[in-house]
Amino acid sequence: MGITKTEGFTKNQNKRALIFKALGHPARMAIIEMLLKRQACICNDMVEELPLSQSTISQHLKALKEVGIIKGEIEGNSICYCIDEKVWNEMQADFGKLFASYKSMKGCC
Amino acid sequence: MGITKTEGFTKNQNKRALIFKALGHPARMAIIEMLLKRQACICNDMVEELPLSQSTISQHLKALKEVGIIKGEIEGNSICYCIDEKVWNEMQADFGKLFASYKSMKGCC
DNA sequence: TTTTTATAACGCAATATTACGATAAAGTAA
DNA sequence: TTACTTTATCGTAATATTGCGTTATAAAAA
Repeated sequence: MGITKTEGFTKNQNKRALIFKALGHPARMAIIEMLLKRQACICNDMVEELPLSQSTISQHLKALKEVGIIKGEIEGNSICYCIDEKVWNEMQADFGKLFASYKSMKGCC
Repeated sequence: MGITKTEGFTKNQNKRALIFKALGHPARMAIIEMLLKRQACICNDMVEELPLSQSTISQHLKALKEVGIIKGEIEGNSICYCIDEKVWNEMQADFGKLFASYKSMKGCC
């Protein structure tokens, strides 16, 4: 099939999965890390730094935009991308909760 | 292609991407949440609770095992799965660092 | 022993993803 | 205006993923 079933899972499970999926590619992780590192937003710089073609990078940017993690703004000739603060903070809170909900279990596995 | 380029990215980027990818499916999120919720480990219960066939669930369990997030132990007839505490804690620390490295940027985007 | 139960593994069909070159669109510079 | 720069989109080829039925395997139960 190749198609992912979403029925039967909670909204939160589906949402989290979409976000994790968006982050689940080295190029997209690299983009995020670049945006985190540079205080200023970037754009074409990514094409020069990443080992991928311009069209491929554009695709990855689109994927990240679609789940809301990043946003872009036209700036003259080029486009300035950066992390969406609101979404980022929500992710941080949600994933923090997810990870923190683990309780150590001795005597099993 | 369909093949993911890993050269040119850091080891950490590739590792994080693999883990995020493993979490990037609603069924696998559901499995993780089940393991988090139940103090006890589970196994066949997943097949009964999830809207997927046994073989499909087995595949997802394998994917989670491969990145080390969960582990299984034979227990008589069935298999007991649970979260790998060490890996989970490492993930928590690493992702916590990642998210915390964001610095609010006013005046851009 | 035979049968049932619980899992994993195999193989397939359908769909998704990835990467790229080529092209389009839209601004900037000359 | 023309030429250049930057980005998005399209089309395509290769590969990956997903889901499932079917089949192995092994322990438990009958």
